[in-house]
Amino acid sequence: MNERAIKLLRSVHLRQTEPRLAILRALLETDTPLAQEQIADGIGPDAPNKTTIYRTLTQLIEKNLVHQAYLEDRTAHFELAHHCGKHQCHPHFTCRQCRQTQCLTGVSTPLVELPKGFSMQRQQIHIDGVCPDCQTINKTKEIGRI
Amino acid sequence: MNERAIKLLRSVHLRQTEPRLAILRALLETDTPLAQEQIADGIGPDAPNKTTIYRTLTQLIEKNLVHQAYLEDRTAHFELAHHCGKHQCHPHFTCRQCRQTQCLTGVSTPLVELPKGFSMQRQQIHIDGVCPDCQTINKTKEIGRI
DNA sequence: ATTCCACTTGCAACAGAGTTGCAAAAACGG
DNA sequence: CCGTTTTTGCAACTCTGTTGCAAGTGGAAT
Repeated sequence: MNERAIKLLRSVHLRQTEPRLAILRALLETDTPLAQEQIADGIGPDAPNKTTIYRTLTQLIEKNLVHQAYLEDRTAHFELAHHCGKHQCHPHFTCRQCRQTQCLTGVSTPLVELPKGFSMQRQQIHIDGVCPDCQTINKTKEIGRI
Repeated sequence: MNERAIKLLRSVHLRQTEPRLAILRALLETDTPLAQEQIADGIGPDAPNKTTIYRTLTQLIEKNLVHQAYLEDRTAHFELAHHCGKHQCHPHFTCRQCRQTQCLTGVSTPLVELPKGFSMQRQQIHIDGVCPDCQTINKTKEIGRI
C-alpha cells in the first residue's frame, strides 16, 4: 500500500510526507468513503492533526486523486415532498460558479437496479456543473477578451 | 398560499400555529430546496427562531410533507477517485438501520439527460434503504416474535 | 554533506450549522 | 373561560470544519 501511496504522491508532484502517505494508505485500504475522524482512527495514535487531514484532503481533491462523496456543502436544504415519487424525487443541479441549486423536474431518471438483498427507500441524484446563465456569462467574457 | 398551508397542517394533524404556517408558505413559494436561514429570510423580520424552524422541519419530515434534499448527515466523506468515470462515480448506498455506507460498484448507472444549456461536471447518486445484513436481522427478529 | 527556503505541520482560537434543556406562551377541547 | 398538552424562544452547547501563526521539514542547490 505504501508503494502505491508514494506513486500517487509522485504522480501529482506533492512532497512526500508521512501524514500524506498515511492518509492515502487509509483511503487505499478501505472501500467506503471515510470521514476525517475515520481516517484518523484508521491511522491510529500517530494520526496527523485534523487540520492537516483536512488540508491534505483538499489538496488531493484539487489534484483529482480524491472525491468528496455525496456532499457539496454541509448545510441541510429542505423542500416540499409533493412532487416526489415513492422512491425518488427529481434530480438536483448545483452550479459550480453561481452556487445556485435548482430542481430538474422535467428529466427522466430511472431507478438504479440494486444488487440482491438491498431494499430501496429513496434514490437521490445530485448533479453539478455549469448552469445556462453562467455559461452565457462565460461566453460573453470570452468575446470581450478577444 | 396560506390556504394550502392550512390544509397541509390539517392533513397531518398538527396544530395550526403561525410559525408552522409561515414555514410552509415559504416552502410553497419556492422551487428550490431551502436552508434554515433562507426560510427565515424568506419569512422576514417576524421569522421564527431557528430552533423552531429546525424542529418544525423535523416534524414535517416525519409527516412526509417535506424532504431533506441531497444530504444525509453533515459530515464530509472522502474516497479515492480511481474507480470513477469522467462524470460519475458509483452510487453510494446508506443503510437506514446500521448507518453504514457502501459503494455500489457493480450496477449500471446512466447519466441523466440534462436540459439544454446545462453542462455536467459530475453526477452523484445516493440511495438509502436497508442493507442485506439488516434485512436478515429483521427477519430473524420477526420469527422470534411469533 | 550542508545550507536554505518554500512548503508543511500542529496548535489554539474561531466560525457556522444544528441540538438540547428549560421556562414562558399559545392552541384547542371541553 | 379553563386546564392540559403542545409549541416556542432563549441561552448554552456540540460537532465539523477553517484560519492565523509559529515551528518544523523536504529536497534542490551548492
